[in-house]
Amino acid sequence: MTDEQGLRERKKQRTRQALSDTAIELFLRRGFEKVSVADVAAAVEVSKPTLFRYFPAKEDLALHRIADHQGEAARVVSDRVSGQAPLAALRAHFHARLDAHDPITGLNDDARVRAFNDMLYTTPSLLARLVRYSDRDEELLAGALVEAGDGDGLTARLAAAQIITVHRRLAEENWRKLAEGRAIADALPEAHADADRAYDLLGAGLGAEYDR
Amino acid sequence: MTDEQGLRERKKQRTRQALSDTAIELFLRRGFEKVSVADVAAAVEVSKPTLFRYFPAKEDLALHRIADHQGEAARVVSDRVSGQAPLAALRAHFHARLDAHDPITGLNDDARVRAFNDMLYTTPSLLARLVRYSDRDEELLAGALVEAGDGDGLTARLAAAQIITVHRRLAEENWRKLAEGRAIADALPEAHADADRAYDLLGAGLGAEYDR
DNA sequence: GAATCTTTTGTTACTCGGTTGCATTTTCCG
DNA sequence: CGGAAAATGCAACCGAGTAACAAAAGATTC
Repeated sequence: MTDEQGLRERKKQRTRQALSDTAIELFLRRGFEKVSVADVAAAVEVSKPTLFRYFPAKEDLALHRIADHQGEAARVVSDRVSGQAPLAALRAHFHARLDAHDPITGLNDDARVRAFNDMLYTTPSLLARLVRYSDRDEELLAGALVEAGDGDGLTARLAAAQIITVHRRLAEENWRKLAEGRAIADALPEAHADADRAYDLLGAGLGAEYDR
Repeated sequence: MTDEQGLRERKKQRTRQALSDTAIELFLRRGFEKVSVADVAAAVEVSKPTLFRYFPAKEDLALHRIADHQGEAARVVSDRVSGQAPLAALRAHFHARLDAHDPITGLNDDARVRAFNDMLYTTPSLLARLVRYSDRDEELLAGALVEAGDGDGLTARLAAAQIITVHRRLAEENWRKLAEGRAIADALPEAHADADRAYDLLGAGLGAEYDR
């Protein structure tokens, strides 16, 4: 029943976890750029090449938690109840994540989460890496949309691109609200409204505003 | 009448040009990652710190031409004839750039341009830098849309994000067509159709496909 | 449980992008 | 011409990431 995978595998997972945890700990305390990978490696008592065998780049030490959300949008579309439109499922899901104060929505006032988001949105190299994760997400979502039936490949890819982009923008928008010092109780209703606005635009187009 | 700015300024501009030109030359010949900045500096007979005084990062040596297009979308919106909708102006502009085989559309079969695009779309760090240029573009476009009157700030930012994203996707789509070996005469009509499809989606929304 | 095979690790040394401090040269300007 | 200001070169440095090879540790077989 337990997923016993042998001592070796267990150790590897523990090392991986320790590296990521320690790294984030240090990053939050001293800032991403003020911590060298050598520092992280030393703190975990591991050599530098070993660290890079676990994480391909310094940025991934900070982002691999986010990587766990990989393909979430695609999953929402694939797993939606039959009869529901993809966009409706995504909209509902986003609202739910908002209510759950999911960090990926940018709207979470836990001190550590906020510090993490601040770091994320103010460190160019982290943002760049985040975009690359988003690209993969977009690809997966496009696949799920094609699977969903309507539209050709191009339409699906365009739609996926727009959707993922809007998610990123909404998260950034929410983070900005908090960064401006607003309380989460104050910002949450607005965040819901923003999300609805965004999904209205996605669904009905920019036409009403910019095409006539 | 001439923009005589003194010997100093002229020399600086020439050095800058020489650096960019030589760098692109070398990048196209041997590949971006196989050329070190030291190589470029040596070829131009300039020291490494001097090179970095002209270009903040290696990627900018390759991309600063593209940077000249900075704010193009915003300009199209600002300069549109009165009475024309922003989205209509952007659509028309994109079609025009397509017909002009503008490299930024991805649809250009000149050997050097193709080589450059191949490099651009297959080198992660270049793509990452391109995204950062796009961010600036997006910001400017959002400003222009606010200026254009309709819609609040959030709507403008969302719209700008979607538009810039779609442009990137279309360019990538076009590049892919050529990369698959298709002739430009063959791909051009399809590119126009793709652009119309994309702008239809932007204007009328994903609704018809994914929201009901 | 020893012998062996395989995977993981550490060490050392390296490449490359980018920066710093300082002395030197070059342009500008009175 | 002479000196202030700007641009350059030099040398040394930092940090991310990699290569080579030897050492260690887990897995496997008898």
